[in-house]
Amino acid sequence: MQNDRRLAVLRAIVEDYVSTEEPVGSRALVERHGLGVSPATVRNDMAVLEEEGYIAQPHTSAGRVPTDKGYRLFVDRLTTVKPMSQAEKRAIASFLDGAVDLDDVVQRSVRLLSQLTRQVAVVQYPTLARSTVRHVELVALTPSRLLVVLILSTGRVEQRLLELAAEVDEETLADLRSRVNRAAVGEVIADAASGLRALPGSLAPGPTVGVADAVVETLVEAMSDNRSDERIAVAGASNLARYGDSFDTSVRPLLEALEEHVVLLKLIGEATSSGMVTVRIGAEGPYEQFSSTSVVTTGYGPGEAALATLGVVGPTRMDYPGTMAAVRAVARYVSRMLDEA
Amino acid sequence: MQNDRRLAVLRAIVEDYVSTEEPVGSRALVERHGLGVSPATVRNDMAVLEEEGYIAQPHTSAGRVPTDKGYRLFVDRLTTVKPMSQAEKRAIASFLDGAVDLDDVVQRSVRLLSQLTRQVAVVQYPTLARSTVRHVELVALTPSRLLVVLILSTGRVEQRLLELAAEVDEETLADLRSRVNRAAVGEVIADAASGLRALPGSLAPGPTVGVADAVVETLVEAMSDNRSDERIAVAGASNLARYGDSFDTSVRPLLEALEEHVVLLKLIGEATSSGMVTVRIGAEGPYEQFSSTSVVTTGYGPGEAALATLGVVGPTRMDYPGTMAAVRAVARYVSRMLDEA
DNA sequence: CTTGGCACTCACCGGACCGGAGTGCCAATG
DNA sequence: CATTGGCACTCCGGTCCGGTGAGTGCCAAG
Repeated sequence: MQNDRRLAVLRAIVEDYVSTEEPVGSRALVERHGLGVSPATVRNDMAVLEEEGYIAQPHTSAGRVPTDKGYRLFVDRLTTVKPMSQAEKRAIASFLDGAVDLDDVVQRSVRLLSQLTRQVAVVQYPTLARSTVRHVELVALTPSRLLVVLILSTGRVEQRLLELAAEVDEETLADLRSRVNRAAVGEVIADAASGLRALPGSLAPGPTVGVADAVVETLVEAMSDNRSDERIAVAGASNLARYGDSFDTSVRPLLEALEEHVVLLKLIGEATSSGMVTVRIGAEGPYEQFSSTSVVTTGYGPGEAALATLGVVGPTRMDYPGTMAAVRAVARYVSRMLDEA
Repeated sequence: MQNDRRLAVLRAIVEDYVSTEEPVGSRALVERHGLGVSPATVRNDMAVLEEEGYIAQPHTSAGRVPTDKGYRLFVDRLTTVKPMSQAEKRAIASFLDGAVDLDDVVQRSVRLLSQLTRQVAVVQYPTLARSTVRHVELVALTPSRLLVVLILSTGRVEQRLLELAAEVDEETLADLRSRVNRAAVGEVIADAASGLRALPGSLAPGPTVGVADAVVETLVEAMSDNRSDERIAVAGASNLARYGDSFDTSVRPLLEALEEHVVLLKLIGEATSSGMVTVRIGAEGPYEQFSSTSVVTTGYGPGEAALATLGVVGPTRMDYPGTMAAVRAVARYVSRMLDEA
């Protein structure tokens, strides 16, 4: 009973603070929300909530502000996910529909997400790790120079130039090409790599083995090349300008961190499970620069496997239900697009 | 005489204001710089300079601040380019040396430039327009599916999948491949395109013409695909945080413009000539958002042709000699790298 | 043309003051 | 025993001085 009302008070405080950005007092609380009790009662509840660490006051005789712990409780127990409206869904779909390739999908998603949430959006490019091999092509530019092309299910294309020690004729090359494709196509790249490694050993001894060795090595290297893993797109940095207060002290390091993709990747990468939206609030993570921000992320990718992560970074004082809904919706649409493609 | 001194006064005002960021008065001026005259004399000069529009005072009885016109004169006539120090040159070289491909060169350059100038750096990816064709490869994935690969002198690789109406055998393909390469390799892409268009007509009539037509069309389309023209890299946005004053009114629109690559491209693209460093000061350009910033740019590219543009965006109150030197130095090193590659 | 002197103008800083919002506590009440 | 009205208290934020100092413009003299 009392407990229920206390939670209601906490929820009201969070909602009010998020929308007004000002510490919220007992009077305003009972007026704006329909709690049928007097300000004094609310004050008592607030005293308890403060003692338990869910809210705090910036200074004596000011209203209350939610703490990280308060937001955490709000997100975990008080949030009811509000589905996107039909119009919003259509907007998302039409915004993403025009995409022509993988890069374009990522670019559009990140812009869309930043506009929907009015915050900084981050989208990680699909990881190689979970993608499958669609096709391998070997082209002899000259008898001793090979162009090795690796096409993946995500639409990514990796290519390598390979100098051979010996010359190779078109026939052995065709044979090798079909063997390689048989070993790799359709496999997740981890499996494809091990399958390929076994291939040279299965050949009849001879000069071809050396060529196969080189090709396999190149392919495996291209597969495990994680430069492309680490690519991310960021948009909406200008929304940081709405951090009216504490500008140089708080926005500056954030901007730096956003350009420093390495940190950002770690931050984003922590959310592993697909489907679930995860929320990291304030100082819950180890990253100094993000101690006054929250990060809302989810995995995405075709099928139920999460190829990569996407999400938004914003002030702890953010509209969690709305943001979570937007992140989830965009992730779903992008996943669907990757599925079809 | 008087005129000479007046220019010296202007230069001193610019230099002082750039380093202190505060309106500079007559007393401070004679002390800090070795002008051998009294404050009163300087005041007279300042009165003239103000009348002519080179300086202004924020409010009565405050020091003077250079106007856009003042900076313009400073840049055009008072600036002595200070060459980079030996150590700086080494730093630039070693920073860029590790680059593995075109993307990497651009990424490294933009970071380097933002660090050298402590401002926002912008680097445009090399335009296709001026690059030459290095190699064209045609691969028959199946008898009726062709992979068309276009390799350009800048290192960029474009590839297209082509579905043929009819099947094509390896022999005609080899013939077509060599004809295409003979027509295109070594040419600037504009010339290559026209050369290629003439090719199908020169063939003996037959089914091959259709294939040649399709291949040529694909290649020309890939060459004129200007999506890659429009790519740019930006770094150092966090340096905007040092715009201490007028934050929400001035930084916000700037951040938005930086993400809006289209505007940025136009801004940057105005500098066409290679070798020369061009400076656009304050409201000299048509872009509202950049009316309180200056843009220092120069073209770069292998040889003397300017493939693309690179530069920095910063407050009108910036260290012009230093910035111009840095921009020029980076452009030279990048050009040299593209030359070698 | 330069220079020293002088009156004048403001922006800036610190202190005093006040109104208002909000709290904590207490006694009364159903 | 939870709830409520009342009341004294705190403290932030805005406003209104007055003093200070940097800087200017002007003028008369060298």
